[in-house]
Amino acid sequence: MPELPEVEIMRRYFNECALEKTIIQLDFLDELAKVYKSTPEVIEKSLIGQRFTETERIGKYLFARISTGQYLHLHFGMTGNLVLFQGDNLPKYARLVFHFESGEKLAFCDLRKFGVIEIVDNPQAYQKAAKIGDDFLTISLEYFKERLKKPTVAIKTSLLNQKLFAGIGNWIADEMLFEAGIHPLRISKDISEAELAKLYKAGQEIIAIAIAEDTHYGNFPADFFVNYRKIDALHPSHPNSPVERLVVGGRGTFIVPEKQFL
DNA sequence: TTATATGTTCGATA
DNA sequence: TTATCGAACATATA
Repeated sequence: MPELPEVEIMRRYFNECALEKTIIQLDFLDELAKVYKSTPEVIEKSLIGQRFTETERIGKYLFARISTGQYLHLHFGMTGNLVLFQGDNLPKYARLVFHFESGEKLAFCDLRKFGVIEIVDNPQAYQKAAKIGDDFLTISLEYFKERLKKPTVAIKTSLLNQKLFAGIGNWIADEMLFEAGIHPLRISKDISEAELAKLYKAGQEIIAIAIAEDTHYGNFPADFFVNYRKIDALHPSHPNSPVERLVVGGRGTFIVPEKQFL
């Protein structure tokens, strides 16, 4: 689920179900401890008896401020999500459960365990240390173009590089490139200013719409490419150009050959 | 059985 | 040193 819009929706969900509730217990359910980048001991010490006071998001990285001033950092990997529940309705793949004084429980679920749970000082320090670029929704066209000047790799690879700007994931990258009519393998520094402007604008619009629709793909505009991201699908604007699949930077990539070519 | 999945990291290589 | 490539991670489903 988790690209920028999905994480933003998750942030709002977290706000609704977790803010200002005292944490009384934590259940660590990931036997392999893959998702705990801070030890369970550190996480417990930082959270028990405390509450979350606000949240921040940089790209796909979510931060919840703890009443002590520290932050809980959550990353949802490929399959992470949050589920509020009561009683013993423990959701599948729960890896960490927060118990609140109210009796409610919040589960961080993550089938594939590519997610991250850790305690950090603050979002800005984390961003700097991890060399993460600014959130895509906050950057200017100038910043976007500047960041794409150096790389000699495929444009899609750069779009997915969180160090350039943060928040673009696999389906949004394909959506942007389709919208702008750019082949994903084109070298970023060879792409014209006009095309980059188109790409930037497409990204801003796609993300805004995805958030406005609560990331429910079914409610997206009918011409959104994400609904046609499969081999041989026919996008209404190109009924004679079946969707093709290639691999770029190790990620499955879908294009409409009539609109995106080298 | 093989391929794929909305992400990131790390070791090898150029 | 720096940039790039590709495998690896853990699990489910088609």
